[in-house]
Amino acid sequence: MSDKVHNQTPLKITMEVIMNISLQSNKCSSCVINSFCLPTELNKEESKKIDQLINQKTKLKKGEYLYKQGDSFNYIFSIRYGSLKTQLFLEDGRSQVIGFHLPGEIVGLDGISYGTHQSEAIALEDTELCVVRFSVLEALCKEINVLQHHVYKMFSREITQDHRHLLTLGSLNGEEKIAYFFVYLSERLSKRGLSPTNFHLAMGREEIGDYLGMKIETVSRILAKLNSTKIIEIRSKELKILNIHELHRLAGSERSKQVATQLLLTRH
Amino acid sequence: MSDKVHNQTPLKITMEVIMNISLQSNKCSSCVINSFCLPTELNKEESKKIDQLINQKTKLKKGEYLYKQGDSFNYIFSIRYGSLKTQLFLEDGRSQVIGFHLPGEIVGLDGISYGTHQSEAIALEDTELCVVRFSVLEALCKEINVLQHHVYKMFSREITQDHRHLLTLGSLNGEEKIAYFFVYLSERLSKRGLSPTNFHLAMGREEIGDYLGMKIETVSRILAKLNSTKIIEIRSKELKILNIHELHRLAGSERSKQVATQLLLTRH
DNA sequence: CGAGCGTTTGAAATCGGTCAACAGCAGTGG
DNA sequence: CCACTGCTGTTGACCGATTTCAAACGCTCG
Repeated sequence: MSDKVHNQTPLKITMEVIMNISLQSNKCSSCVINSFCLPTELNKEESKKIDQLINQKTKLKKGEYLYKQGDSFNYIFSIRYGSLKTQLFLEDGRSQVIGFHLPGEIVGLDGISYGTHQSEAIALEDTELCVVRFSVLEALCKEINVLQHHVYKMFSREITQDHRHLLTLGSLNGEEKIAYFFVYLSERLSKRGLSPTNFHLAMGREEIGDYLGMKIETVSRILAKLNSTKIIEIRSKELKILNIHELHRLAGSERSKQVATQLLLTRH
Repeated sequence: MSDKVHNQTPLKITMEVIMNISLQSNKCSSCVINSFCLPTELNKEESKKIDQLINQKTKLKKGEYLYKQGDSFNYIFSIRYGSLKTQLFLEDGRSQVIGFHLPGEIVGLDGISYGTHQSEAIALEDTELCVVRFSVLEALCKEINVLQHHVYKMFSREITQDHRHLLTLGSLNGEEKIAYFFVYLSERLSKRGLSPTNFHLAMGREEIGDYLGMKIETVSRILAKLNSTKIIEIRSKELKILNIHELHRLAGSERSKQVATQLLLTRH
C-alpha cells in the first residue's frame, strides 16, 4: 500500500526521468557517498560483486512514507540525498520519533525480526534512496567477509545510537536534551563535509519535541533561551551554533569527550 | 580488568567446581534453553558444528561486572541462568539502565561497532553465561545459513526492543511506564515457562527508576498506588499481577495502525 | 539484636505541560 | 500582487506531575 518501491515504473520522458535513469546507472562502486554505506577495504572483484546490490532506487517527496508499521519487510534502504524520520505511535496519537536519518545512513533494520516493519519512515524533504533487497545482501555477505563484518557493525552502531538516545530521554533535562540533539546533528553533518556550526534543520519544532520526549512549547522556549544566551542563533529553521563548547558541556560532558575523540579517529 | 572471562581457572575441588565442570560439558545441542539463543531449524550436522561455539562459560555473583564501558570487545554472552542489567552513565553520576536481561538472552552486541563495549553489564543475582567469541560466531554464520539469519534477527529484535523502550521513556507518564515495565517483564518470563502473574523482581526500586527515567520516590509512590487500586500486589520484591488487563491498557499496548492512518487523513 | 541499606511517606519546590492568544509565513486563489 | 486561510511556532499565565528534601520505617545480614 505504501510500498513506494514498486511504483517506480510508468515512464513518461521528462527531465526527472532522465535524471533518474542517469542516477540508476550509478553503481555503488562509483557512488560519492559509498564510504558511508559500504566497507572501504573492498578489492576490485568485491567492488564489482557489490554493484549487484542496488538495482533499484526510489524517490520520495516531503511527507511521503517509505514504509509504515506492519508493512512486510523485504528491503533496507540507504539514503542518497535528503532525510527521513522514523517513528512509533501510541493509540491515542502520541508519537515518538526514533531517529532522523541523513545521507549514507541505513533505514529499515527493525523489520527483520518479525518480517514486518515495526515503525514507519517518512521523508522530511525530497529524498532519494537506494533499495537493497535484504536477502541479496545476506547472500552477498557470505561471499564477502568484510561486507559481513560491515553489516554487523552497522547493526551494532544502530544499537549504540539508540542507547545514547535512551540516556538522553531518561536522564537529561530539557536544555540538555536540546544541546545533545544539536551536538549529535552537528557531528553527523560535519562527517558529511557540511558545516558543523551552520546548518538547516529539516525537521520542525514538533518533530524535535517528539524525538526528545518534550512538547513543542518547551522546545520553543529552550531555543529562545539558548538564543538569548548567545549559545546558538536560530531563525526559523536556520541554525548557527555560536558556542559549541557550551553545548557539549550541557549535553553531558563525559559523553562529549568520548564522541570528540571518536570524531578524530573515525575520519580514517 | 573486569574481564571475568579469563579468571575462571584456579581449581579447588569443591561442589561448585564439580557442578561447573558438569555444566561445561553441556553442548548447545543439548542445552535446555537453546531454543532461546539458537535457531530451531538446525539439521544434525549443523547442530554438531554449533557445539564449537561454546567452549567457555563464566559465572558472576550478584553485583559483579561482566564488562565495563571501554573494555575491548571480543565476546558476546548468552545467559544460562540469573539476570543482568546493562547501563550507561553521565559524568555527574546519573545513570540510565538500558536493559534487564533474562536467561536465553544475548548481551554485548553494542561492542562490535567501535571494538569496545559502550555500556557496562552487571549481574543482578548469581548468574551463569555462555561465552561466545564473536569472530567464531561470524565464521560459523558463513557456513550455516539459518544461523546467519538468526543472528540478524537477534540484532533486529534488540533494535525493536530499544525502540519500544524509547517510546516508553519519551511518551509515557509514570504510571504508564511502570505498567509497561511489568507487562514487558511478564511476557518475557512467561515465554520462559514461569508464571506471567507471580514473580520475583531481581532489580531494586532504584534500578527500575533508572530503567524508566524516573526517581526512586516516584517509582515507590506509583507502586503504592497500583497496589492500593488492586492492580498489583507487591511486597518487597515479590510481585503479583492481579489485573493484567488493566496493566495492558495503561501501558498503551495497542499501538494502533488505525490511529496512524487517521492522522494521515487529518494532516494532509 | 542492632547497624545499615533500601524503601516508603510527607511537604515543598520546580520543571515541563496545558491552555489560550497571537505572530509569522507559505500556499492559494482572486 | 495582495488578501485570505491555515499551519507552525512563539509567548504568557497557570497547573500538575515529578523531583527534591527530609524523616521514618522495615528488611536483611552479620
